[in-house]
Amino acid sequence: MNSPSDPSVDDAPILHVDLDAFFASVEILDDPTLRGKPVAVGGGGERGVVASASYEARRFGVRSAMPSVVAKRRCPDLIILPGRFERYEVCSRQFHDIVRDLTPDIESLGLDELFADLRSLRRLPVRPIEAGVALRRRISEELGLLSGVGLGRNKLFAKLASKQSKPRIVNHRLVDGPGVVWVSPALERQWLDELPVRALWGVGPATAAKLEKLGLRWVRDLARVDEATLAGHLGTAMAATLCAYALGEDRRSVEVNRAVKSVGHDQTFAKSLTGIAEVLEAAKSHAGIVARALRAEGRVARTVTVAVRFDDLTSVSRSQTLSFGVDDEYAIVAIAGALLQSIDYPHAVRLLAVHASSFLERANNQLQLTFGFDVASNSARGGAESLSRDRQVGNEALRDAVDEVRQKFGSSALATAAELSDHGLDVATQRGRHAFGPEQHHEP
DNA sequence: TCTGGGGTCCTAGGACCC
DNA sequence: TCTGGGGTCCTAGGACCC
Repeated sequence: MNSPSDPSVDDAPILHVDLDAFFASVEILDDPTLRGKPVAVGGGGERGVVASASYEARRFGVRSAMPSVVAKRRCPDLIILPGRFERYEVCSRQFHDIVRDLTPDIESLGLDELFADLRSLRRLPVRPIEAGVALRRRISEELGLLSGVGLGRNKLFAKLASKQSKPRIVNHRLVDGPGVVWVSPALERQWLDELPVRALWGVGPATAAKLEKLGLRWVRDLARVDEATLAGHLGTAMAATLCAYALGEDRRSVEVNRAVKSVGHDQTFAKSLTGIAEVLEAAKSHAGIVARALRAEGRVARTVTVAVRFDDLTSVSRSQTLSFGVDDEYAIVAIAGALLQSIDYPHAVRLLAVHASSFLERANNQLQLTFGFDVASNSARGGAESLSRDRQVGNEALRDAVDEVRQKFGSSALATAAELSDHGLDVATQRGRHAFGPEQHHEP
């Protein structure tokens, strides 16, 4: 009964599931005329990239993160679709629900993959491989989507296994994968020995290049290297992580309730922005998107960060941490505007980002909740005076914060400071009043 | 071939406090 | 008067993941 190919939960406690070509597969599911055709989801313009490619497209060498122009060149018949993320989120929730029927101990990694910790099922008649097979069947029957399952002693092996479970392209042909793969403890060393360092979590192009220079191309090379030496090149954290992985050790647990730590919005423009006025104008809609995301999460943020990428692909960022949290677009645009004005613009701007982080519980936030309060509506509810005073404190705090930004970044910020009034703080103080009603305030 | 948008984590330096 | 060292927070940048 307990043959090597039928591990117990203790031998294979961690499960990883990954949906195949998720976005592209959903598009094909919803439009069967796409079946059998090369399909990609992503940005179709000159600056777009592929987010997901069907296996039919992969046969032509199309991959995720590839610029769309390159993908089109490799596969002239490629159908590039813009993506319908609300739809993908619905599918993703259904996918999560199916896995949750097995165990609630899951950690999501994006919409289309997750880890599950099977250890709470120890006392039940659950066999991990059977569970994996059953998951794939349900995902296929109920969602119409294909997936791969990996099982192992830890996250490292579970993830490596699920990659191995997938279909592959060999000589431009699609070859089926096994669907469910388990890395047995007896085979762990052999698995690692055959992998390039790039296959490890956390090793991207930059780290792989550094390792290559050190003559470390394979995981088996890493297993023999001195951690302190490696730390000199990669930093202590990365060195410790990679040395552990190379020995098959991975202490990361499946984190069930991970809270979001930042929200933001990045946009690459089809045509780069020139001049601070265009940048500030764009920042308004960014701020609105970030503010809505914050309120959707029920959070307020103390730190506002802006980043721009220029046409020469260099980037700069500025951030400011406030003594209070914000979640409305007028406060965010005021801070973001001041930060953006502190930046020199030697080139046109191809990307603008606005992010919010350092979250605070709403209940612990003193000032922001009354910022931009509508005095007229409030007077009908009583308590007008104290609320009105709170609002002013909020405005003053914000004004101080903006002043602080201006003072911190010398003359280049001062030269255009007048413009800020038009685009930033005045917008915040004047228009804010009309935008938010009393329901914004006095939340528990 | 020339690089999106959503995030996470790490590092290094400086400020500040004890 | 000049000085150490640790801890924490903030900032800017970089790498990575999906």
